[in-house]
Amino acid sequence: MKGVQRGRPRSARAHQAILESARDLLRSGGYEQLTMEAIAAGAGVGKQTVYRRWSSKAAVVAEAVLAGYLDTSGGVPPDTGDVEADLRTWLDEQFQRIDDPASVAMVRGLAAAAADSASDAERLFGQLTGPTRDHLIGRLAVGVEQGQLRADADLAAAADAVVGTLLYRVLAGPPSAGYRSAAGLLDLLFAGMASQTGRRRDNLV
Amino acid sequence: MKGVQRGRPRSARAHQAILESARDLLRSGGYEQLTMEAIAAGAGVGKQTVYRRWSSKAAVVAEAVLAGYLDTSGGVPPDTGDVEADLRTWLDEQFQRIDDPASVAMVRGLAAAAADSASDAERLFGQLTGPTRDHLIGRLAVGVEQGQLRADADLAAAADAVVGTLLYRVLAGPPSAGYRSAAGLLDLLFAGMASQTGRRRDNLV
Amino acid sequence: MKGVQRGRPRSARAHQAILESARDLLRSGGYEQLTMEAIAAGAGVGKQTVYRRWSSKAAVVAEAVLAGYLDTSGGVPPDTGDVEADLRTWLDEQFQRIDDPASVAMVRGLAAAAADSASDAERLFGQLTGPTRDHLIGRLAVGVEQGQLRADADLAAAADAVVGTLLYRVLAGPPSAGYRSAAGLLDLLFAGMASQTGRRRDNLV
Amino acid sequence: MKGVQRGRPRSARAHQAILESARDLLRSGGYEQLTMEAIAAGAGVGKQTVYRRWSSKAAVVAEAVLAGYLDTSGGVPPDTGDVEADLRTWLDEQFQRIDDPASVAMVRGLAAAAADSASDAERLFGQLTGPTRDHLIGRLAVGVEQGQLRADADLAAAADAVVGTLLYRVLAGPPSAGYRSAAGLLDLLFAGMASQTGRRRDNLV
DNA sequence: CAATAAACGAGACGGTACGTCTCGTCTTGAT
DNA sequence: ATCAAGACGAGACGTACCGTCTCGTTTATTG
Repeated sequence: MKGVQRGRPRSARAHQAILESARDLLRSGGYEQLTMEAIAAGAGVGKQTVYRRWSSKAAVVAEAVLAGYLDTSGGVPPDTGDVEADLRTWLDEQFQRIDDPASVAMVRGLAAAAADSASDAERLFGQLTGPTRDHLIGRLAVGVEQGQLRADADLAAAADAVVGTLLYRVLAGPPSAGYRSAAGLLDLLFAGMASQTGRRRDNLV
Repeated sequence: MKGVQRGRPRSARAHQAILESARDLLRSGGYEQLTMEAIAAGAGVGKQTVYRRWSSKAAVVAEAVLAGYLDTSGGVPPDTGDVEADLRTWLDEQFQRIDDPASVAMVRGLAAAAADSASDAERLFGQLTGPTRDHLIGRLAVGVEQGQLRADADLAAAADAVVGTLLYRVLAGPPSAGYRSAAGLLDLLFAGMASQTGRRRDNLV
Repeated sequence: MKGVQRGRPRSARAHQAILESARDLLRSGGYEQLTMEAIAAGAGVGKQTVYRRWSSKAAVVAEAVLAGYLDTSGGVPPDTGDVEADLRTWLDEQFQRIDDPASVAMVRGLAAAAADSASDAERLFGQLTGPTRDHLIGRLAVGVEQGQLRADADLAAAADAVVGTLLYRVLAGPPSAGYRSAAGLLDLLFAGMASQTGRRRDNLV
Repeated sequence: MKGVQRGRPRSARAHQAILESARDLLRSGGYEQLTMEAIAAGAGVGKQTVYRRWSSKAAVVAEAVLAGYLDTSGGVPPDTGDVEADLRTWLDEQFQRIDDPASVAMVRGLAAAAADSASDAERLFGQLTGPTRDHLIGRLAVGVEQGQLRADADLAAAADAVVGTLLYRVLAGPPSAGYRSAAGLLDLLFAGMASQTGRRRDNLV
């Protein structure tokens, strides 16, 4: 058990300023242009104050994500009651963000941070994609309960396929023209998850 | 048109030594521990000799991959005639590699290299995942011709889902215990791609 | 006029512990290895408690000397009645201390402290060499009264020559072998100070 | 035996620029304000280029002195044939420099550098005071040959007394008003060194 | 064969960022 | 008001790499 707190407490102001500085720099210049010196300077803070809290650049970025300072997840799918329609709407939006340089830079930066440190990687991806993945699984589970989707479908695999495809397309850069992964992917997955009596979709584009 | 070559030709020995050095260092220490100085030193070569050929660390790594010095792609699916069985066999192998630290370090490094440079990213992923993705699409196309798979299935989306899921699981680190994405993912995709008269798989775990 | 003292009085224990810590660190590592943080830590005291008393490292060292915690002065010449014999005995001892690494480190440290701060320099040297210098002048004055030494000799200059030579030899490091400055210097000075009827020393080595 | 020179030779321009930068900064701000960063920046040079040549601040300063970039020694006594008159002239000049803040800062800095490093101390003082000391001894030896000075006088002790007194007075700061060490010191020393038949000086101030 | 020219291994160059250390100041809660 | 503790903004430390620039040397082609 630890004794009473001694010495000056750590500054919540500095804590927040560091994360905000990291967020801003990551947005504007990408992970590679990000330096601990710039983070500290941008936060109006000594370098030691950064290192006292996080041991590496990747850890700062991870924390910034964790603290919700970066909204890279793109939020969660809407909930209108129709699982499939909601996911199509949401995934279309996500794929459109692939063309947004700021979003791409952010995801690239996070991947670099993950590659920096194996221990931070789990935490980073856990925080970055975990909530989205969990929410996807939850929505699909509702679809199962409602009888829209097969009870024995591997919902985690479906969520991974969605998140993984997004990640892949962002990292791999612009694919061939006319790419329509959002629709194509969901066609496949919903066909695969459809309940036995489920409707078969023939109206593919 | 340029004139004939003058002066001493570039050393093929140095070229190869650099790529081998990059490969070895990437395997042993990850992308972040990889430095141009170490690559040159490891190859017994001056730094200028490296820069004369490639302009960045990411480019060297890309070339090392391109030259086949790194077998990160895990090869291509076998071809026994049964598309689905072949893919299941192959994807199971791929997922088992997720537990291999060397493979994980390699993929992380490549993702970092991609994150390093937007311009190299396309080239890197093109070389790294492109052939696998193309081969997957090719095999699926055979399945379509043979009538096993629906003619209107988005094969590129299926290939992306496979590659993307692999990438995601490698980068995100070990998932919860008992994960069985390989089977679950293919169950979904093949169900989604199955021709209308195709067999329906009910014997899911 | 200020009011009565309010609040907790300053700790005499802390005061002494700081000076002792400074002394010990100066002895063991020299002035450059000496830091305010180490002094405070060694004294089991907060840094503020040090700064509350002294404004600089040089000031702490000066005070440590002043308080007699450091016996760098080597004491004062004995007094047997024979001024010249007393000084020869004392100066021989001082020159032997030149070979003592601890004493050398100490004097070097004090010189460094003096060089640190022009304002502290006077105080430091005043405390360090002043008493010795004053005592030397006093003894020489007795020699004058007794008729051993010339009345018009510049006793301050003689004292400076003695102290300065000591300082120089300590700072400059080991001179050539067979050095005998103590005897040679005093031979010169006493010859120069001898009263007109005084004995002339011819038995020089 | 060393092999042929390999790699790019060290830049003489950088070498000189560093020493000049060190000299200028030492003159303007004193040893304590001197930083390796400022030396490098002032020389338009990377820090590594400084460290490649000298391992410490004290070593750079020592080299700057050694290279003659700093004329702290005040030159050597003139030579008019009259040893005593020459030394009186020269030493008077030296004592007047005690009031010159730039000279004082320089000597203080050198003392600090010497205190920094025991190994550099000898070299520093050797280069700084050695030539002056040697020259003094040489001039005094001429006096001996000419019969002005006693043959058995310890000339090294006399030189040390002169140099040491100068050093002491510079480091210890301004003494009491009306100080006349130059004359007083030389009166004593020349009286002590005078040949047996030599003239006795009675015209002291 | 001699001259020319480019690449070679080596390593110094001006920079930038690293992660650590110390400075002197500023909170804390507890005497 | 002082204490021990320790965080704070600041900035120098000495190191590691960056990408470039000389060196002397080697290896081709060309005249």
